[in-house]
Amino acid sequence: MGPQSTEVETPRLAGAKIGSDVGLLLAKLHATGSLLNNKALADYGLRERSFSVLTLACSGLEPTQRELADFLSLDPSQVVSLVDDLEHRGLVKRAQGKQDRRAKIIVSTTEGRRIHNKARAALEVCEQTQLAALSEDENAQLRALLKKALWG
Amino acid sequence: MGPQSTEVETPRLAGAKIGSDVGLLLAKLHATGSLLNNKALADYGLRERSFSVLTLACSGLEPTQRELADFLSLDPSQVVSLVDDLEHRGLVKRAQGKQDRRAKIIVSTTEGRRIHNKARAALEVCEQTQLAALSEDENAQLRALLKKALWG
DNA sequence: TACGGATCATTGAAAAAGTCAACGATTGTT
DNA sequence: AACAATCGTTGACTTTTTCAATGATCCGTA
Repeated sequence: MGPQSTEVETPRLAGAKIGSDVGLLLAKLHATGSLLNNKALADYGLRERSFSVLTLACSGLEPTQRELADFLSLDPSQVVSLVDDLEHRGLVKRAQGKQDRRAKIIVSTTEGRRIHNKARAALEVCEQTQLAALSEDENAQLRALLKKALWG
Repeated sequence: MGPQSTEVETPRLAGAKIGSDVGLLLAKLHATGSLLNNKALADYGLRERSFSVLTLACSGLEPTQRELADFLSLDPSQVVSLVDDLEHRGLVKRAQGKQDRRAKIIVSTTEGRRIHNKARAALEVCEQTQLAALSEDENAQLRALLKKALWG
């Protein structure tokens, strides 16, 4: 990731046609966001991805690792590492799949939920910082548009 | 990058609270978008990043490598590689900075502009595919919100 | 029921990308 | 003139990504 602080002023290059390229806008917002998020999550020994896994483990949806990989756009082997880490730290457990014994279901422990709550609060502040330029309505709009773009 | 095709149906996990997490939404849309974009750009020997550099080189803004690094959220050393590659292929040239002789200004060649036009057309199709679920208005809205979030 | 092909989690190795400190050249400041 | 700071570049190092192979299990079909 590039070394820039929270950029406030519009850079000279934003005027270029590419300044409206959705791919670039997503990449840039994602990059700056990740930086902030990971910094905030470091206090809890988490990163964006492990936080996502932990969140889904806490969701009650009982996701399998395959579902996590698909949903988070990760290679299955990356999920193994993430879950390994969370499991070693006692935040998450692997349970046997109910219909499918090949699958492993990831569920949170009590401690996992405790950490998750704290981390989530920290991330909310973070997100608010990142989208500070947007009003409450615009914030909701952005979320809705992203979701719609992803899955109709 | 995870191995998923153009996902059409809403996954089961999207219902979780994290399904509205801006960080995750950005990551996912960026991931699927990159996959499509890089696939489309491969025909021209480009990737998302080299395309971005080429675009800015074609913009007439005469960006320095430092500006490229900042704008694209890249490490300066990564910009060196990208420009090296484009330069070796004759799509771009390094020119001496006008006020600052340390800086190198990146400008496109005729061939660079030719390739860029073709690639840009391919990317537009790509982008339209990715945001197919959005109306024309929503598409513009998304762009505007992303820009506003980034630089007010 | 048994076979065959597919899918799941896991491992390990190889390739790619990211990070970082140091360098010469140049700039701006004191 | 001296000094600290910045630009592009290099090279080393770490992290991340990618991919093929494996054992266990599932599913469809003969």
